[in-house]
Amino acid sequence: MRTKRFDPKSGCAVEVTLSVIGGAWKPVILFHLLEGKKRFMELSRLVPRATQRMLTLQLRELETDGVILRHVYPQVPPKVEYEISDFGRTLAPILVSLRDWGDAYRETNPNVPSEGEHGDPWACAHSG
Amino acid sequence: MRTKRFDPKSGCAVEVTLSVIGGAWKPVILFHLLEGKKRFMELSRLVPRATQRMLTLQLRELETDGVILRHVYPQVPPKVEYEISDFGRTLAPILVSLRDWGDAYRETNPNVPSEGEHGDPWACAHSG
DNA sequence: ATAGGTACTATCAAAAATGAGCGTACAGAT
DNA sequence: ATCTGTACGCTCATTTTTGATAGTACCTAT
Repeated sequence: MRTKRFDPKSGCAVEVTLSVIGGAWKPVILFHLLEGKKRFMELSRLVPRATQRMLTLQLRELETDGVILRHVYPQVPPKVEYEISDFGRTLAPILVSLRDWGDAYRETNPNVPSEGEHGDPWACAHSG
Repeated sequence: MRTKRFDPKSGCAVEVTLSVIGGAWKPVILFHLLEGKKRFMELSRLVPRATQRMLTLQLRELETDGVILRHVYPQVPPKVEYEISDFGRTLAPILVSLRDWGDAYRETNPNVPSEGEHGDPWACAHSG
């Protein structure tokens, strides 16, 4: 019983990719994971404007899509680490070009809000 | 009164780009327009599974985002041509890499529907 | 007089995505 | 004994997006 993510309207390959990275928080998550493994609470603090529910959902989808790995340590209190997979790393150049284009777009289009307008300077990723 | 497209949750630059190309039919439209100007009905026939309403909406958004140009000929019956702008052309490499990644993803993930499953072989774009 | 083509608009409805807030098990610290 | 922290799951509500359907103005062809 697949969600709509896998019933792309146009049947277009671009949509397949977008169904993988197109979630509201997925790009942010992925950029953070590109820097290294993170625990759940760690991500939650890095992306404070995402509810934990959303974080969970997006991480689950990223996991079933094979772009991240989930390591569960059988401890109490629980410990779960998220890591980007090798396959997930192939998304890196795409994410970067999407980010760069978005930046360029903001320069030409002044009415597009910039990062940090919601008080979250770590919203996505930096150019450096 | 901006739609949500410009209130990206994470404030992330990637989301800005996705708000421009992320519509259900925008990638398909853009691939077709990369091949040349098209009239409205022409597009409607090229993307038959999109309702005309959707086509109109998506074209309007693409226009206000500056990635396509709309030429209205003061005739009756009306004639309107859509053309990709120079700025819109800067999206081409991104669209191509999104498509290629989606194709690769489909190879590794067999339960992802392929193009043409809805009887629309021209759904998005071809590799050649 | 009727029908067909063009590029839409308008209205209503459904589906999909996201948000808010609470609950949970258990260990360690106080 | 109480409190805090972890990594969620569950339910309800709202926002956002998409679809279905019908209608419009005007010209040409039949």
